Amino acid sequence: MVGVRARVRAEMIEEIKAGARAQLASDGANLSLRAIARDMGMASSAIYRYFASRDELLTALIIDAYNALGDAVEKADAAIGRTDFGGRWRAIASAVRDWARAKPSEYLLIYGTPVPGYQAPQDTIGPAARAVFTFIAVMQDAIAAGAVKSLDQSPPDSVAEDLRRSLGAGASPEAVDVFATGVSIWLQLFGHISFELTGQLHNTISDYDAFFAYEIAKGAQRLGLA
Amino acid sequence: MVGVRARVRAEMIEEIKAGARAQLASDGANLSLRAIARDMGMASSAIYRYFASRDELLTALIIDAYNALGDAVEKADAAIGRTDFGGRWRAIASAVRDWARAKPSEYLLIYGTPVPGYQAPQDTIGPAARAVFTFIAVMQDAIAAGAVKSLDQSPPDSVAEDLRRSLGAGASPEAVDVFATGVSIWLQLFGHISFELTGQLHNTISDYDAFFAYEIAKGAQRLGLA
DNA sequence: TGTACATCAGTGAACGCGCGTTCACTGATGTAC
DNA sequence: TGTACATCAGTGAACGCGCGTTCACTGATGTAC
Repeated sequence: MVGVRARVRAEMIEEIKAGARAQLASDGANLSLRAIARDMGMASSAIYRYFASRDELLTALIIDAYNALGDAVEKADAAIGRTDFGGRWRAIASAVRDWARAKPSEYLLIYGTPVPGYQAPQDTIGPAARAVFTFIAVMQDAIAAGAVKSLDQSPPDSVAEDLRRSLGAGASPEAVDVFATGVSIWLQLFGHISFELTGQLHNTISDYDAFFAYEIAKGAQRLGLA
Repeated sequence: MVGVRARVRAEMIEEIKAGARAQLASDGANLSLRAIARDMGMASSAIYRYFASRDELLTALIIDAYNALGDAVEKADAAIGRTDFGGRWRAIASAVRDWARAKPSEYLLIYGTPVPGYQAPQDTIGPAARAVFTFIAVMQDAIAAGAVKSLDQSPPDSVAEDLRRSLGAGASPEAVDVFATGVSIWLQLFGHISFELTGQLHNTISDYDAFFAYEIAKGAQRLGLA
């Protein structure tokens, strides 16, 4: 049985993180513990009952962000029929973009400029991998079903070797080709979202949604999906 | 005739910007005027003889960064035979990556998370466009020479319209197709570089150079270039 | 059930530091006659 | 060429603010007997 104290404690931690996220959204990654405490109407020293340092709070926010993105991506994928591989790719890519647009400051926290002086600890790498793992799983399923065939050229040996390590040693050359294209469209997805969020597409694109859908469709095309 | 005073003044401005760039590299975009003055062995108030505010210095750094990238890209392009369109694309893409790897903090200043509270003034947009304009020129030359033909699907109407605006009203549907693919590989290029700089390719790719060359070759392939 | 004690949350003052910007000032360098 | 004046670079103190973190403390909540 979880005591009242433990429950209140968990709520306080959530409240502090919510305040920190609000600050992230308005002032970027220059997180101020004192400002968070001020917004909560408590002494700045009280934060230290919940987080040992500013960096520890930052780590918690980063892990939360990766998990929020991971949740969104996994949920989007799960809603699509397992053999609709094109649909799964579209759902995943759109989930990444939708989440990034809904929480741009959190997206930039994990995919933007690294916070100066901050070194991400080991605990972030599991959550960080969730989104891309979901995408890799789609490709592996599609490969197993024989539903994909990359239209791109094959990678050179050194790259093929790297990619085979991620896929598992038994991966066929065709699987590696598909994966190479997958990495490529994954990079393009994040390049797209970063440019969109930071306003680099201004004066070039006006219909962002149509442009994004088109980019995603080209990704599916390159993977040889319907 | 430019007086001694004017020359010394220009040198001081350069020295301040050099100090600021050094700080950018070690501490990110949290630029401190006092720290720059300290490093130069002068009073912090002296900086105000050269820059009216911190933001003005930041703007100068941003413009310099765009221009440095623009210089590098234009120079790389100019070194290739005018009709070697694949070579020009490779030269431009490599120039962007090489510059970004040589000056990661300056790359992130212009393509990373926007500096909190900073609004870029109009003077940045000209320099900001130089790199992409060089790339667009290559595509236009290649289209005029009939040397490219996009392998990707055509864009939907709303996107085609946006793209035609960038190309000029007289652009043919084929030209728009090529341009659509060009935008796509341009986004992928920057996604690639950002992931490489922020360490997101760790544990997946080991031979970064080979991987990059392969990605670029696929871009050329999609444009229908040799 | 009641009491003694341990645990915990939160306070408020303090330490030691940083910052951008302003201002009155001193000297040196340039300009006009 | 020499002199009077204006311009400019740089100083150092000050203003008013911010920050992360520590520490001794007060009360309240939980636990053990």
